[in-house]
Amino acid sequence: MNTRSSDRGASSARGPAGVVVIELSAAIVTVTDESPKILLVRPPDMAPRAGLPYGPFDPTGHRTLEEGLRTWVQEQTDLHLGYVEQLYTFGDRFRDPQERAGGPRPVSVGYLALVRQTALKDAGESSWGDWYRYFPWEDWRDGAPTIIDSLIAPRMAKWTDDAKTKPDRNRRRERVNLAFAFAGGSWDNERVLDRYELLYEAGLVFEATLDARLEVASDLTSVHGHTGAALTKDHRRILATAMGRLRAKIKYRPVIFELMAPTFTLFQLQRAVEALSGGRLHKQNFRRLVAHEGLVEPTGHISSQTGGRPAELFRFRREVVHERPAPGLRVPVKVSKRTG
Amino acid sequence: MNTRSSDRGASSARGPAGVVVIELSAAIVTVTDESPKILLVRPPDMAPRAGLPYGPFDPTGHRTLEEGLRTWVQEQTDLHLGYVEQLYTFGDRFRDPQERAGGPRPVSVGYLALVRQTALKDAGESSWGDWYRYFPWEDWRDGAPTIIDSLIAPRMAKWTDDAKTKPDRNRRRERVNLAFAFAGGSWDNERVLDRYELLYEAGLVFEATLDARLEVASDLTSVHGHTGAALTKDHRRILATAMGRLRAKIKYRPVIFELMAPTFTLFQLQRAVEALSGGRLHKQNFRRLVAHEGLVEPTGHISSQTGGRPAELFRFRREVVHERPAPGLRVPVKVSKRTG
DNA sequence: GAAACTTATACTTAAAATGAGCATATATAG
DNA sequence: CTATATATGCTCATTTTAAGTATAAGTTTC
Repeated sequence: MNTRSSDRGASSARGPAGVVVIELSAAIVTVTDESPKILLVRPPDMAPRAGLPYGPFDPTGHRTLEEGLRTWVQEQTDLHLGYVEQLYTFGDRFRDPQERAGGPRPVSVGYLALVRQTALKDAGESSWGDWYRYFPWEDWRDGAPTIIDSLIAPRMAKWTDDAKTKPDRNRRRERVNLAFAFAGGSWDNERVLDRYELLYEAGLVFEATLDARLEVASDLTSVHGHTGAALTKDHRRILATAMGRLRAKIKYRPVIFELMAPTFTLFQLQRAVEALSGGRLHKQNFRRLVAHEGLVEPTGHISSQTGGRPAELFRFRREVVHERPAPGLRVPVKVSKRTG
Repeated sequence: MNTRSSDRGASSARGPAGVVVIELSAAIVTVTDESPKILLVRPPDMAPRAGLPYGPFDPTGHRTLEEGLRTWVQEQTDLHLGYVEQLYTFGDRFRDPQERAGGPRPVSVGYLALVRQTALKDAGESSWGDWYRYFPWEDWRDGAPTIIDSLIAPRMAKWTDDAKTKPDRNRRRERVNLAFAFAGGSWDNERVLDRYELLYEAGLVFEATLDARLEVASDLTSVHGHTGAALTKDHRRILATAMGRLRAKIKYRPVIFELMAPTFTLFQLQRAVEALSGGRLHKQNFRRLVAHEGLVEPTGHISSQTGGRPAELFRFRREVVHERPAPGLRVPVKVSKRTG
């Protein structure tokens, strides 16, 4: 106890210690009318799967972590980032298969960045993809995704039963029920990471087959075609973190406007929120909410691109951040009850 | 553009890269009836100031970052951590003076940990201190802290004026007004980090004098005795992050119960929330809220330690996490208006 | 042991926010 | 003109919230 100077392996408490390489990765999000998109870079050379833009942190060249990230993104995608927010730092052993092959221990700092759709241009090696391609079970806009009842529920039930001890089984059941709202609970659209991690641990997503710690049963490889597209390294995990964070954040900070054009109709705004949240909103109440929170102000101009009655164009009211402590779209996301 | 293989200094995009040492630091929080406390370790040997428990991440010994942290804390403080949550990863250049002296570039991953007051025991080199000792301007339980009007307001106004360009001045004014609620806004008790960073940039906290990038005017050193106690390295910044995160989190997750004894009176619960939030709550409404959210259930037992009418003892209802999406104490923290 | 004080808890009331929907306006497509 | 799409104003019942009043049941003081 209190052996501050004790040695553990190669490192002593505050002396020289193990050395690692830090990767900076960015989930860069934009949104077109109906679809939230993330920027992916083509697999370089050997790598089989696409991934997020990333690069190593350079302690001599980069003044801050965030500056390092901005530099890499600019170099790799020719994109200048506006809003950037740090998400999480991952450092689990053996989630990157290259590590087993003698590679260095990767520690990756994930970031969320938001850019307007005007910035949307597929530069050479990068392209935009709908984020639900990687998380099909997260899109509840047209009701409960069928994959949940048809595939996820039974497989997760089996995984729960497979636990060796009874307390272990109970823990698994608890986690599964909470994350997927199986036991009568309600779907929490922010628990994106919880759900991905469960699917990973149960071997239901492709990346799990590369994890040295997991034994993925061979009959599970057939499901990987249905549980979304895989990304390189732990990039799908970072993306899950980004989705959860963004879904939470739009409720109490006006970040949604980082994704909108300078002027927009209220319905466009609603569609953007729905795209990110993965659920539907009550139209009349949404506009009342937006107006009442003072988040937008009318421009006086009219859009006739609506396909129906023309809509008034609004702009973001920047002053709102001074008026209320947590200005955001505290939207009650309607998520139609799962069938069954 | 798209020069993925371009060299920047010593590192190329995905080749060998700069190497850093990762520090794992923990803000370990507990709460006694009226005071939120954090665990500090005595300055070891040369270091002049106390700091949080920390140690380097060992990529060969530690399976995950969090496991590394738990190991170091256990070794240094003999404390077993329950609830642990990652906060943020800091990597700014020159915030640690040792770096100028040729030391390695520090990257520190900060954590928040919660322990019950029963775990409260001063082990040899570690001790518990009220967190408002380091942030006197954050405690609004007895009204607005006088230091805000007497010292912070005028000094921050001066700092704002000192900006060289007009847009810079505007940016500073905006940040200051938002963080300290000067321009009629309301005090947001979660913006702890924003406020600390502003005081730091303005040279009003001691740590700023050690920053190679800042020129702290000599007349400012006299204020450092009033702007809270300093900690080593960037540990006060990590603590600020922890405070802000915890104040936010009690509103939508039942983390407060990580700090309570197994049974407690509703007033004890209220005092704990007030201690963390730095404001007062309406007693009758608080108990209605807690009951209505289903966060607690009566035990049937009575506490006679109240000093008045005996109170019923309650316990945390764990089932609540299954019943509602974001169970927490969505408390409206009363923060008496600043005088003037 | 009565008065003063402390804390606990039940209940009231007005205002505000919320959830769901009806009704009407103004476009386009055919 | 009709059908259909979106836009927008408004109602209404319900719930939530903020801020009390009122009363209960102990301890402390003298």
